[in-house]
Formats: sequence, structure tokens, C-alpha cells
Amino acid sequence: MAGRKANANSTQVAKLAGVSQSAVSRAFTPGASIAESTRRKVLQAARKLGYQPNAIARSLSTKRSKMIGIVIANVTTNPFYPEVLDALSRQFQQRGQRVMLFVVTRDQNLDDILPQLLEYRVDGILLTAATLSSAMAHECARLDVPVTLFNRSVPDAHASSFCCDNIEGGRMAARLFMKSGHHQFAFVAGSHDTSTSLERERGFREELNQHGFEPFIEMGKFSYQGAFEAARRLMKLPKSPNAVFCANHIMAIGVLDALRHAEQKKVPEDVSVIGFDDIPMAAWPSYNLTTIRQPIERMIDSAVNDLLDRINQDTMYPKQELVPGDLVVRSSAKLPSGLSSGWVISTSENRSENRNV
Amino acid sequence: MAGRKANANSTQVAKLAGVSQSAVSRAFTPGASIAESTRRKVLQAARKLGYQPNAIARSLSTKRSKMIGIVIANVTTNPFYPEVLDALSRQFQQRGQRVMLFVVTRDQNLDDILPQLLEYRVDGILLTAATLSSAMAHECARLDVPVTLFNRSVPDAHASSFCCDNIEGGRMAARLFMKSGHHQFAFVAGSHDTSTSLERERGFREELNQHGFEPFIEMGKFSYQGAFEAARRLMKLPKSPNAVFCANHIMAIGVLDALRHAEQKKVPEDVSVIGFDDIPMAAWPSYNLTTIRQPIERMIDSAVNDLLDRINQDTMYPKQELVPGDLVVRSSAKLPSGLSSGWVISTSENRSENRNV
DNA sequence: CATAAATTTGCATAGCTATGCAAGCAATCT
DNA sequence: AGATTGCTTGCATAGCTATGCAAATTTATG
Repeated sequence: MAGRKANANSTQVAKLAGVSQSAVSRAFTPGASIAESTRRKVLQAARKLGYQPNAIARSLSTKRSKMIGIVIANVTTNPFYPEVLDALSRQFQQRGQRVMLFVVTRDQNLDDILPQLLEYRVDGILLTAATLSSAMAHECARLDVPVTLFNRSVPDAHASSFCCDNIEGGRMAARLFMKSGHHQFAFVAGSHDTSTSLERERGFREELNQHGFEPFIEMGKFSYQGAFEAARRLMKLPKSPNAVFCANHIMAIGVLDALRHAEQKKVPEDVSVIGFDDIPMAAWPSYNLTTIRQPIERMIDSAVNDLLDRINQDTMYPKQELVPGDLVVRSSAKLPSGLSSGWVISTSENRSENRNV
Repeated sequence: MAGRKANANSTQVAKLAGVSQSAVSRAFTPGASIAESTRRKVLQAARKLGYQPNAIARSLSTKRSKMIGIVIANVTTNPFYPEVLDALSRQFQQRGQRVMLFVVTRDQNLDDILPQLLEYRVDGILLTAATLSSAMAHECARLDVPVTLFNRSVPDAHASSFCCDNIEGGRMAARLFMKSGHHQFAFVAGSHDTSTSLERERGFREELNQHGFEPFIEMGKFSYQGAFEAARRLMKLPKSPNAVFCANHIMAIGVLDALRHAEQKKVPEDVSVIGFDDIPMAAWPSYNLTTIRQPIERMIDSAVNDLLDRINQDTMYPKQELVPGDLVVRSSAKLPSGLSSGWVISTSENRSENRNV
């Protein structure tokens, strides 16, 4: 059978090098106690035999697999997630961890997936765009496998979570709309059971409410097509909105396309649109989307650091972190006076600057 | 340290169930010789202890890791690849294989990456948008680890490869342009060392040459921005082309945006554009891209089957497969008489039909 | 019931590396 | 020289499961 060809092992290398098997092991373990001369002998013998240490056996022995389980959803429907996966995967690679990947459908039940990761004794688990049942959270805690959620907030606190400040993001969108003099608002939601969508909606609505406004809500199902149709429904309303905030990037694109191509509306003259997730595509000339930027690199750095720290130190508690987003002003939403395309507004530090994006 | 918490093992389960360790192993091995009554006893004891077989130990023992190494590039720059990754990953999951993922940058040297997969004794390797050095091909062959390339053709034949028929795809684009009466052609290339780009160019050029035409070639660097700039350069030429074929989807989008927003050209009235890789985005109203569709599902089925077959049967030779693509007619390229948007032209079986895409 | 056949079980070991411990060794110090 | 210290090295074993083989048990057959 393929894959069964006898592969040189440390004992054979040891014999050829005239040392013990332990010496071979130490020759491949950085920082181990071994004389430089023997190490060279071992490496030479290893090269001659085409020997490479067996990571499976090492994992068994050290009880560390050096593998991280990553679960990710929406990888084809939302271009934000390929960005996330790319960055996560690179970070872990760079830190000497391998990645075991599971791609799931939106809100597929993870209770079947996580055991498959645990079976391989992954050192930690990172969930993206997925939630954790409390039974599974419990199971991971029992096995001392740290779990980190990315872009989902967590109800019970057995896992770390790293999210953009979605509520404040929603508020920023509302404020920009109001400053530009809009009066009829709408929110295109992703789904009614996803924290990102719910929180963005909540921030948007609360800020509007404080000024006496109430947005229409339409369901865009987190997809281009769903948002396209949502936009058409919105435009059929008696008092159709002229300021539409969308729960993510891809739905903002769907809304824009519907407005321009199906409804003959001009953006932003007739209708303003704001999205979420500033991915490269948002800056393309066809869209030029005004959007809330999630500082993806920073979020991922934090998430990766947190997970690796928790793997290495037993004592650390899970952490919930909220990273502030920036409002990136382009030309899909009408500009209030004093602001022009290319501005980035960070609420966090309460300043704006023209970074010319 | 985290992850080191004592985890029940088969011996403990055996003791609790009053059987031998072998019985526990067999209880978890489908098709093993064990009485139903003992299996039940074992499973009950296992549940009580929260026991789950250790896949690492199993891998060591069986010399099968049940892991496939996937190497993928361009996951953020080309939306085709998230589709590929999603489909691949699902297929392998469904077939009981885990995926160890490496995300690389375009044409990053794999000679550092593959050893990391081999170290974990993956059962097979699938490379997407990446090439294999002959040294590494040799190494994998020596270790009996089958390798399959997806979307890259292979010079030496130590690996299987599954590609769309890029040459024929290029020819189809050329034929459509010529049928619509174009006379000035251009090809926006991805890079000069990638088989996909080279082959698409070759087919396009050969077909044109047969009719006495020669296309301009511009380099689009496989990116939106690169293609955007390539289009601007093309439009500055004295006899600027009015029929532009792009080596992939994302570059077609870049070209379209440049033509419309930077060059004030109408598509397809002033310039026709054809892309490659029919991903969902191509059908969005903003683009409505005429494009060559790679039958991604079929290609992936073949690739996965081939790899798994080669893992299970030592005797099979690597296979090179060329899957024909379809020309999907939308509205970014002028239509020849008798054809309307929504038609799909499959050269393979030499027929066209209106599938209303 | 006796015997043959089939099924189930446990024993013992392989698979490969890491590591605590004690022993060996060389260098340093008094 | 003798004692002390610090490195290196090998031995032996742990880590967990799968599996060939022989023994034990059950079932089928005559």
C-alpha cells in the first residue's frame, strides 16, 4: 500500500552514525544537550538515509501535536473570510504550528466537527464565523484545549473571543448618514442568529433611535443575491429609504448592484450605502464603498497570540476583546460637509485623518 | 501545561469494561472482530470516561495519518481559489480525510513547505496553483506519497495533474471575438512562468494566427490592480485593441473597471472583454462577464478520486487529465449574430445550448 | 453428544520519539 | 594530584493503539 514504504527511523540513523537513538533525537531537538561534533555525525547519517523525524511519533511522545484546528465558514460567499484564513494560516505557520482545516457551511453544527479535531489532539482550536455549543465548550475545557472565537462573540465565557466593535460600527454608520442629512434609513441584516449582524444592527438602530429615527430592516441572508432582493423590496416601500447600512461587504455590493442596475438609482445621489468589512474589493472603482473597516491584521495578531499563550501557559484565562473599527469614507454614501472621500474616521481615538484610501 | 491533562486511554477503558485493551481498540474499529455485546460494554465504559481514540497513536500504529496536505496560493487575490479550497476540503472531509493546510504566496518555494507535510506523514499531497520542483517530486516518490497538482500542468510525470483545457479555452475566446467581427486583439497575461497563463495565451494566439491576426500582450500580474494598469496601457496604443482576453477572472474585472471608469469606454460597444474561471461573481449585474467556465466540481471530483485511489492502491500510475471548459456568453463581449446572452458553448461535445446563466 | 467450524478474546509486540536518570568524561579549581 | 563542576551520552521506559497469532468460546453439523 502506498505510504507504507519503510522510512528510515532514528534507530537506523543512530546505528549508521555510531551513536544511541537518544542522540539522534537530541540532534533534531533545538536546545538539547548534545555535542556539536556528534550532532554533525548524526545529521550526516540522517542525510545519507533520507531521514526526517516523524512528527506523529513526536506528538505522541510529547503530547503536543503542534497542530491548530481552524474551523471556518462562508469562505466562498464572503470574501472577508479568505482574507482571514490567509492571515491566520500564515501566522500559525510562522509560529511553528500546523493548521488542520475544516470548512463548514454557515451554522453547520460543530458538534460533529470538533471531535474530529480533538481526536487528533490539536493543541488549540480557532473558530471563525462559527459558534460553540456549550456542550462542546465544556468538552474542550475538560481536555484543556483552548478555544478562540474570531468574529463571533461568546455567551458563556469558556473561550476567548476577538471581535470588531460591531455596535460602535453600527453607530458610526448611523452618525455619518445623519450628518449628511438623511431621514429614511434601512438596515440589511445577515441573519437573525449571528452576533455580527445582530450587534451591527443594534448599534445602528440605537444611534438612530436617540435621534428619533427608526430604520427599516430587511433580511439579506449574508449573500449577494439575498441583499440584491432585499434592496428591491426596500425600494418598493412607500417611504423608501435613502440611507442603507449593510451588515457585511458582500451584501453592500448586492445592494449597490440592485440599486444601480435593477432600480435605476444613482449612488450616492439617490441612495447612500454603507457596508462592513473593508476588503480590497471595496476600493475598486466600480464600487468605491464607504464601509467600516475591521482591522483584520491586528485582530488576528491578538487572536493568534492569545491562543498560543493559552496553549503554553496553563494559568491564563480566556479573554474577550473588542477591537474598534474605522469608518472608511469613499463615495457610496453622501458626504457631510467638511468630509471628502479618502478620510478614515477612527472613533476609538476620536480623531479623523485623511489617509487617502 | 495546557493540553497535557491526562486523557483516558484504551487501557483504562478496558479495565472499567472488564475486557482487554485490544477489545477496546476493536470496538472502535469498524469491521473488526468483536461481539456486539462486548462492543456495547466498551462503548459504555468509554462514554463514562470521556474516552476518544487517539488519532495520533493510531496513525503511528497504522502508518496512515488519514491526513491530506493541501497547499494553496492566491487565496485572497483570486476568488477562484477559495472556491477550490472549499470544494476540496469538503470532499476530503466527506471521504474521511483530514486536511492539513498550507497557504503560500504565489510561487513561494515549496521546497520548504513540503517537508513540513512529509514530517507529519500525510497520506497524500494536493497542490493548487503551485508547482513542484523535481527534487521534491522525487522525494515524494521515494516516500511513496502521491502528489496531485490542480490547475498546473506538470513537466515531468511523477505527479497527477488536473487542469482545465486552457489551450482550447484560449481558442474559444479567439473564435468568439473573431465571429463578432473584431480585428484588434489583446491578451492580458498573468505571469510568464505559470502554465495556466501561458497555455491560455497560446491557444488564443494560435487561433488568431491561423486567421492572420496577432494579439498584443500585456502583463496583468494576476491581480486586479495589475490588469487595471495593463488595460490603460493597451488603450494608449496607436491601434488600441477592442477585444481583450484575460488570463483569469480577477484580471477581467480589473480590465472592465479600467475601461469603464478610467478610459470612458463602453463595454462591449467599444471594447469586448472575455475572462477565465466562471465564478459566481462573473454573473453579477455590474460585470456580466463573458468567460470560460472551468467545471470546477468535476475537476475536483477527479482530482480527489485520483489521489485517494493512489493512496489505497500502490500500483496506479499518476494521471494527467485535461477537462474541457465551457464558454459562458454574457454581455461583456459583443455577440456574434445568432447568439445571445445566456448561452453556454461546450466545444467538448461540439454543441451549444441556452442554459440561461 | 461429539466433532468440526466459526467467532471472539487476550497476549504480546511493533510503531517511533522524547526524556529522566545515572554514568561517563573532560575541564577547572585548590 | 584530588576534588569539584559541568557537559555528554546511553539506558530504559512512557506515550497509545493496532494486529498477528494462539487460545478460548460459541455455534453449527452429523
